[in-house]
Amino acid sequence: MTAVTSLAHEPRWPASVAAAEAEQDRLRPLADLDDPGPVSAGLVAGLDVGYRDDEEVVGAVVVLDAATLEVVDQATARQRASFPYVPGLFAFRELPPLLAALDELTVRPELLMCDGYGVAHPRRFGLACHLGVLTGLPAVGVAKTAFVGTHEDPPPERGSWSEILLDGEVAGRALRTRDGVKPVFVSQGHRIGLENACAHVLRLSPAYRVPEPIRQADRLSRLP
DNA sequence: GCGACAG
DNA sequence: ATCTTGTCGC
Repeated sequence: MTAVTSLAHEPRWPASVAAAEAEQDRLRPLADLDDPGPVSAGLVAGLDVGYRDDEEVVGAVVVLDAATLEVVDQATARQRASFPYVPGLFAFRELPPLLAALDELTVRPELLMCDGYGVAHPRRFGLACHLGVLTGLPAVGVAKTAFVGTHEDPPPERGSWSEILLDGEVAGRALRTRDGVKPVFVSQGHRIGLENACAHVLRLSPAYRVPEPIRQADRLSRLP
């Protein structure tokens, strides 16, 4: 790693579903969900993965200046998919290309915004938690569809939200980033509180439903 | 048991 | 994720 140097924890790549689930259980206690995290961040990285011929993945990272939304740095990593898509084990498919892309950055982001879930996950350890624990950086998960738990439809105004309940506990929020548009699903990943996580997501979504860092990463991951 | 299931 | 046209709305 260059700017996102020395991983806090070495990644392990399980070869079976059972081993992958065990790895999530092993890392879950390492996710810090009590740290309220940064109230404001200068550099925020959006991460996403694009797919090609079903066997190729493209990890993309775009770092934005949170104040101006200006692109400060970006990187991609193209490789063969090393794990199949299994709901709940999403991270093992997308982590390799994302870590490789992060390795190419020349700046160190203060917050990672991931396309997927954090603790709103069957084993409470989604992609955002995994990425946060491995890098040691604050991380938040932003998903476009509901995955686990229950939630009410939040009021139609931008900024309104409702709780995502999982086993009677708050696992995240359905947050409306634009008037009258479907909400996004925000959950903690690592070293950031739900309140601050939602504040960042809302602030970084001035024009579209999906936060700008993730939109940029999504666009980059589709480029030829 | 069956279907649904982040991307 | 990806395969895909037109269509409604601001």
